[in-house]
Order: sequence, then structure tokens, then C-alpha cells
Amino acid sequence: MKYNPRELEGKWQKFWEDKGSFQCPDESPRPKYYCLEMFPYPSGKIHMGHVRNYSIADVVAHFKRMQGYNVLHPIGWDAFGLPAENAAIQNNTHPAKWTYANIEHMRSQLKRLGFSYDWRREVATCDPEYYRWEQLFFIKFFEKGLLFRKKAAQNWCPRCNTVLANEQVEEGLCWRCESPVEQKELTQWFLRITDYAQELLDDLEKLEGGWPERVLTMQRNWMGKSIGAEIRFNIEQSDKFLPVFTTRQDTVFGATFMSIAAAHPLLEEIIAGTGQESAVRTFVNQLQKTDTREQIGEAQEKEGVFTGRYCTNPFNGERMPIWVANFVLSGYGTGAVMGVPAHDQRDFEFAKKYSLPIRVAIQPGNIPPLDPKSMIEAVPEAGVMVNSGTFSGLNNEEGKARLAAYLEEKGLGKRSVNWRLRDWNVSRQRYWGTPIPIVYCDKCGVVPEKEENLPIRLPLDVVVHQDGRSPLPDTPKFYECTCPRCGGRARRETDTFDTFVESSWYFLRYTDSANRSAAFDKDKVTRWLPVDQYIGGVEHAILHLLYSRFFVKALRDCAFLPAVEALDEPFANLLTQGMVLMGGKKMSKSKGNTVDPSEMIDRYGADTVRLFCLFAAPPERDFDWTESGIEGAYRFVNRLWRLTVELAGKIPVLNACEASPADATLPRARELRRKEHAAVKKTGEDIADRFQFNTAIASVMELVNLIYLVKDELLADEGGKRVLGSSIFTTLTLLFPFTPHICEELREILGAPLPLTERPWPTYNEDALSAETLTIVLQVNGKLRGKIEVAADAGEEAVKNAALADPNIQKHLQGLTVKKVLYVRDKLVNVVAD
RNA sequence: GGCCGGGUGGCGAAAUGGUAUACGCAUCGCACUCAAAAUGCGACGUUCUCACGGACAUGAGAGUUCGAAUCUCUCCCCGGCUACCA
Repeated sequence: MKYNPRELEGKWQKFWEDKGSFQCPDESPRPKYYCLEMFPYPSGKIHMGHVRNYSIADVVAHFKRMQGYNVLHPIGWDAFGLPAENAAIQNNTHPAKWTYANIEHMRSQLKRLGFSYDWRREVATCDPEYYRWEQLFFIKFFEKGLLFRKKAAQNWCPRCNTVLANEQVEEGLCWRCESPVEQKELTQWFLRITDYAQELLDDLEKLEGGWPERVLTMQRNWMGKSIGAEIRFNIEQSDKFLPVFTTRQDTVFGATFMSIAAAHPLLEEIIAGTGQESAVRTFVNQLQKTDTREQIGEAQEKEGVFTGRYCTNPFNGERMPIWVANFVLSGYGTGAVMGVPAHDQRDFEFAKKYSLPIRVAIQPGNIPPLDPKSMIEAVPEAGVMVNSGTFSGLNNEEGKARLAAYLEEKGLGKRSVNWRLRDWNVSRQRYWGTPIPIVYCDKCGVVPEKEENLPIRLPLDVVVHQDGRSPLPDTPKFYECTCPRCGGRARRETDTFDTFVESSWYFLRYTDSANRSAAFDKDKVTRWLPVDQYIGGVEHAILHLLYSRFFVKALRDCAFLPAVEALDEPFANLLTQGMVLMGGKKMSKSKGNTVDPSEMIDRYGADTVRLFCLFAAPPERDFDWTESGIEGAYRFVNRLWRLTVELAGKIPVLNACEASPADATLPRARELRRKEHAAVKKTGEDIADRFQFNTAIASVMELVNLIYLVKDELLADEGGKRVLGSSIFTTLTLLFPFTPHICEELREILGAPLPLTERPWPTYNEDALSAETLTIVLQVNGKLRGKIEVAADAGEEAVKNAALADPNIQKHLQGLTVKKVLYVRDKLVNVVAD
């Protein structure tokens, strides 16, 4: 009987599908477990990264099912997005056609891999039955003030005629046509994620332990909370002032100039009438041209130009020249920075370059007194405040608090918290996305659609422009509409949503994906959430995971979700899997170092492909795809096949771990039984506690190796046969989550009627793990000097005496005095001597 | 510059204070074969020794400990993410 993966895998895939083996009921007496992987973008083909991601998740799903959980394991398609439009342009087709064809193909690929999904729950985000609920959320968000319109600078590709998301700008160039990206002011829709900044930050604590530490750190850094103060600097000959955010208000007495961003709103007013107008404008224009490209690599040379105007330091009344500087970001803080050259490196470089004064305001205790004339770099360290009026002599940390209080008392400013996190721009000038359900009426202004008009369908009978422009603004049939409020003629918003919006709630829809009257049933969501295990690439560590966290909080506050603790955070545990590399580099079409999963399945079968992905490395780490590696996995699968087929009919049909101590009379049988139970323990712990699938598989390999070694001897003994039968069945059961098809087939060949899908994870026997003799390691002064076999029940004294009597130990103790004999139970004896 | 991950045989990797190198790959030997492939069995860190046995090995160096790949400190190298954040 030859191993024929193609035939047998198809057979079992059909069997599971017909039986509905992986359909998961909403109601069950069993405890729930929600196992989720990041759903794929239907780009055309499944790649190895997907295979790895989903193989990991499938092991978890199977394992939890075998442990008695009611496991929700769904899949779907993140189906809107720009690549569909690009492909449509290139291949002269329609994004919808392209997308649905890809989904079709990729679905069949996933089915060939035999993943245990509940396919009834499949969702595609480009389906109006999906995005209509998103439109409903947005109407509620709008009413709640969580969604608002604002003019903002955007990444704009002049050649493609569209806004680009930050992640579509590569080194300052458009990812598609490589034109330099410009900044363009556009009126856009924003979600007020900043309202949730503090909660998003605080709730990261709830994820401690369940999420990788580095992802938590990345999110914290991304949100970038800074605590400090806002100080007002009055502008000379003006009733205006420049607010400045700083975390170092303790250095304010060292401020000698003011620098503002080129895009600062008060710039024109500041330069008016100074005679510096043209110099400043020339500088600003230059900056806008070089701007985007210079953001890479080493920090740019500090440059600036004097505006001709001054402001006043409210603490010491000194005049500070106002400069426009290239290192001041308009999007962070207030777009103005007080220049403290003595204590900030950027300000120091700037001051040196333009000969601006340097004044020391903090003197660290452990270095000689600072002298501006001899300083070669800024000194940001803590210390005692100097030259600081009544604050002089204070420790700077205390000074920070005193100054902040003083600011508020005198009305010169306030305590302030600043975030790096921006509100989320969800508008895209693209076609292939969810229409924004907003209408512009000359009479009523900005009006949200009526709920009963949803979904606002994306028209499919349009042609995407060759230059990538959305056809929606040229489609009267779409944008011409009646005002939901007054019934007059109105115009529909033609922008669509960022596709990250769809992926921010798909995991909620899975719990009730067939619901035609609501996005999801509250009870169902409450029952299934949070996701118990989420698995995906670390590239989504910030955006997708942050947006999803925000989304459940926003939905809660709009009463779409109940306000229960279980729903505070959508993903209780997160596993970020590493990449599949080839030749040490990320697989990519342009490098030509890709491996097509379908080809590998044709050649080796799905079980082998899955096994290799799981065996090659622990899941968090990157691994290299190698031909010899997958050959090795294939060899093991074949070895298992031959072994089981050879033993079928010669051994009794037993359940996993069924052989008893009475069966294991031969020493070899006892050894095998011990290995069998040890493998159950190790495999279960490796899967459940550590996601160490590589070592879990290794322990099953050890079991198989031992069965090979002892089978001939055990076949001659009735008890031995039972131990073999038990061990083989344990092997198949343990491997089932990894290589389900071959395990089911071999189970059937052995003659066991109940499918593995209906069998529990085996339970090992603590007694079966212990041997009657133990190997004790002998050391002298911590160095290995021998080993002895002792009875498992030997007492401490007996073991120590045996150790001291060992000839090699005696030899090494010659001329030494024994000081101490250490005994580590069942492990070693260390004789300390000198 | 900042943050994170990593450095162990020829290679992927095990071992998280107690036998370093499990498991797999590659290589070599033996068996089977007319032969090869496949398969099975065995060897496999370096080095000294005929052997028994010893010395040295987890990026480098120090420390803690009876005992360190593992804990602490100093440093080097590789990879990733992020970056003028006031």
C-alpha cells in the first residue's frame, strides 16, 4: 500500500466537509474558544506566509477542539483595496471581477490545505451585506461626533491622482509609479481615535502577558504620550502669542530663540512688515520641495531663516528671535519649539550654525560647571536649576512641577499632555472601497444617509480610469441623490473608506455572519469575544491592531456592543509569526525567490507542507524555506505511513494510552510505554503553553523512532502487541493537529472506526513516566566525572554513598578533602572538594 | 540616534540554574541490491591518547554560584522596526 497524499487528502477533506466536522455551533455546553488568524487580502494566490500563519492556527484550533472546547475558527477576505484597481487597469478588467476570481482560487487553495474552518461563516468585505453595517456604524459615529470633517495635508501622488496611505509611501516615493509624493491640503473624514488615546494606552496593561512585549511597546511608542507643559510666548508688536509644547519646562530660562515650522499658521502674520518676507518664503518653498525625500537616513543638516520678529520669554522677559527651522514638525505639538541650545542637541546645532546665544539653565551634579563657550554638545541630563530666577537651586524634576503650577497660576500656560497619535483619516479618493454614507446638500449641509437607505452600494458598472483616478466623481448615477433631510437634490460623497476600517471589525461579524438585520447579535458577540488566540504577522503590530482595539471601544460607546469587560479588548492573546524566507531574504516576486504552495502540495501533499512549516522553527522566528527541509518532513510522513501499514492487522486496535502496566512486562515494552506517555505530556505542553510546535513534533519523532527500534521484539509478545497498538494510536492522535489527513487515513487502515475529529486529546499517566532506575550524574567540583544507575526509590544517603564509591570519582578526589556532597533529587551528585 | 529580536556543531535548531548540542538536514560507514535509488542500522563539536580517560568548546571579557548557554555587569557583531516627537 503506497502513500498517495493527493488521493487521500481529497478523500478526507470531502469527508470532513460532508460531515460538517468543523462547523461550530453558537450554543454548546462546551466552553468556547475563538481561534482567529488575520484574514488574507485576495491578491491572487496563497503564499507561504499564509500557509505558515494558518498552519499554526490550525494546530491550535484542532488541539483546543480535542481538549473539549467549542472552537470558532473562521476565515474570510479583506477584499477592498488598491491592488484590485491596479490589476484592473493593467489587465483591462474590473476590480470586482478580479477580486472575486482571486477569492475563488484562494479558497480552493485553502481547502486543499485541509484547514479546519467553519466555512459557513466566511465573509468578504466587498460584499454589500458586509459593508452596509460599516456604513451604519459611521452614521452613528457621525451623530456621536466621533467622525468629523477637517482640512489636512495628505500624501498625494500627482501622477496617480490620488491620496496615498502612509504605508504606500516608500522612501518618499509613490509605491506604484515612484513619483515623489507631495503634501496636499484636502478636506477629509477623520475618526476621533485621539479621544481614546488614554484608554488605548491604559488598556495595554490588560494585554500584558497575552501579547508579545514588543508589540505592546510599539503601540505605546506609536501613541507617544508626553507629559509636559504649554507655555505662551507673546509676539512683539502683536496681540498674538506662540504656544509651545515642551516636556522640559525646567529649561525655559535657557531658551534663547524660538523656532517654528514652515507650515505654522501664524507664519505670514509674523513675517508681515519685517523685510524678511521674501527670504522666508524662498526658504519655505525650498523646504516643501525637498521635504519628503529628506526624511530618510541620517538627520538632516539643521537649517533655518530669521523671520525678523521677536517674542518674549515670559519668565525672564528676554527677547527671543523667531526663526523658521526645517527640523520643527508642523504636525507635532504646536508646531513651535522654544530653542534651548544648552540642553537640546538640535537646538545646540542650530544655535552654533547661526551664532545664537547659549545659556545654561541646568547644572548636572557630576560634571564641572557648564560654560557655554566651551560646550561642544548639548547636556540634556538632570541636575540643579541655575540662572533660573527664583527657581534657581531647585532640582530640575521638582522644578518641572513648580514651573507647571506657576504657569497656570499666572495664566502663562498650562500643564499639557501631548500625543503623537493623530486622528485617523479614513477618506480615500479611490474607487474600490466602501462608499462613505454622507450626502452634501446646499440647503442642509453635511447630512448622513438614512439607515433604511443602506447599503449605499458601490456601483459596479463603471470603468476605472487608466491613471488610477476614481470613476465615482464622474458617475452622476452614483453621486446624484436626494437629501435625506429635506428631500432636495444633493450630492453624495465620492470618497471611500480606508480598507483598514473593514478589517477593524471583521472578527465581530464572524460570530454572526449570516445576520441580515444587524451587524451581529449582541449576545453572540458577547459569548464569543474576546478572541482567545489571534495569529498573524508582526507587520500589523501597530495599525490594524490599534484600529481594531479602538473600534470595539467606539462601538461600545455607540451601543453596538454591550459595555462589558470581556469586550474592552478584542484580542486576549496574540501570536506574531515570523516570515518564511528563502536564501535569507523575504520571498518576493521581484527577487524571484518564491515558492508556490500549490506546487509543493502537488509534489508532497498538504500534510508535508504543513509539517515542514511547523517543524522548521518556532513560530515567532523567521525561517528559511529549503528543499532538503521539506524533503525531510516528507521522509518522516512516509516513515510513519510505512510503520503503521506494516503493523496494521498485527496489533490490536487500542485507543491512545490504553495499554496498561500489566501489558508492559518486557523491558522494551515498559520503555516504549514510558516514551508514549512522555510524548503526550511534552506535545500537549509545547502546544498549549509555549506554541513550540517544532519541539512538539520532535517528541513525536522520538516516539516513532523508538517504535521502529522495538517493534520486532514486541510483536512476539501479547502484552507487547498491546503496547505497540496503544503507542501507534497515540502517535496518530498527537500528530492529528499537524498532519490531519494522513492520521485519519492511517486510523482507518488500523481499523479504528471513530474519526480522530471526534476523539479527545490523550491523557498521560503520571506513573507511566517514571522508570525503575535513574541515571544520576556525578560531578566533582561541578565537572562531569561519571554516571551511575540507581533504583528509582533509592534514598539520598544511598545515592551519595554510591557516588563516592564510584572509581572515577575516587580517582578525581585523590589528594583532595571532601567538603560537601550536594544531591539534586533524581538528577545529580556534586562532590565539593579542595 | 531610539526600541525590539538574535549570536550554540557543516546547516535549521534543543536545552531558561544541574549530562550542552534533543529532533531534523547534510556528510561518512555498514546492511539490502548485479548496480543505483529508496529503505533500515550505526557514526558524527574540536583536540590529546593504542586505549582507559582527559583538555577545550554556547560572539568577547568580567562577576554571582558547589555548578552558568541560561542570572548580573561591560563590550562586539547580525537582523528587524522606528526615527529631527521639542
